[in-house]
Amino acid sequence: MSKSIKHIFKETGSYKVNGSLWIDFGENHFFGPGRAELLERIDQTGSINQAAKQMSMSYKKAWEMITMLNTQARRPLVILHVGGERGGGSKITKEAKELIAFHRLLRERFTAFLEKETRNLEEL
Amino acid sequence: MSKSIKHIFKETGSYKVNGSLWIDFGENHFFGPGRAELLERIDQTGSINQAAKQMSMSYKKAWEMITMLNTQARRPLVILHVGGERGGGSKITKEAKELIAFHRLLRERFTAFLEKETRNLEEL
DNA sequence: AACCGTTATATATTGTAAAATATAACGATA
DNA sequence: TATCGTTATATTTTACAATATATAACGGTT
Repeated sequence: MSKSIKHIFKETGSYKVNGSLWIDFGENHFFGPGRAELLERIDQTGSINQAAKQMSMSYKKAWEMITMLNTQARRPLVILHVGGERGGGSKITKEAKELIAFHRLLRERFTAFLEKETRNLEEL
Repeated sequence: MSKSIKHIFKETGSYKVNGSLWIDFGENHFFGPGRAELLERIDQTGSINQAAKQMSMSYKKAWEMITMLNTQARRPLVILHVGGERGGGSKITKEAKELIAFHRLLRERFTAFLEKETRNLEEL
């Protein structure tokens, strides 16, 4: 039987339940919002470089994230091309798109959870 | 219609949905696992100092957390005593205990959410 | 073979959060 | 009034992650 904790708060509506969510592989980060956005931007631009710039992220960091992703997944999520026309570029795989779609639904469920718990803060 | 993403993973059972959860007050952190544990240890020891030592946390950081808590809550969650017998000490209020209890139940629901989503990673 | 924009990688620099250190104030007790 | 362990607070130092910088390799195109 949990009671209301409204009386602990200063003003009603100012408090909210918040959180972050990701997928671990063993002890390491595997996938989360940052990597999802990076994959999406690589998909749009065809370039790790441009994707990183859009996110105000250093190329090095983006490259490391991609390397980790490709290492931790069964098969590569990003195919990297060095040299060639336009200097090269990168493409995300079908698996990457599936993972992004799954992740989007997971986030929606998480958002719903947070909203429900925020409502629960001031009720009961 | 979400399909399984099992085929993206290297080994089954190695991936899990993980996350962190807290309560915001406006733009600022208000309450989370760290502050909950700190309050509990202050309750047990009667001292911010000892509680901080138990958590391998600097006294300064613990004191700042307590100050934020007391500022952000309607009424103080910790009563601080300077000087006197045993040099002083601190006690948590009834409201603090209520908040700890509420937080415990919130964590349990969050843990259940994470476990459900982890199961969902490899099914469907 | 020169060019281009990309990927690949090492090294150096910086920014900032955490920790360490130091010191004072406090007030009941003896 | 001396003691004690706590709270209170400023300053210094350290650690480390993030960033910046630099350079090379690559391979289609022209």
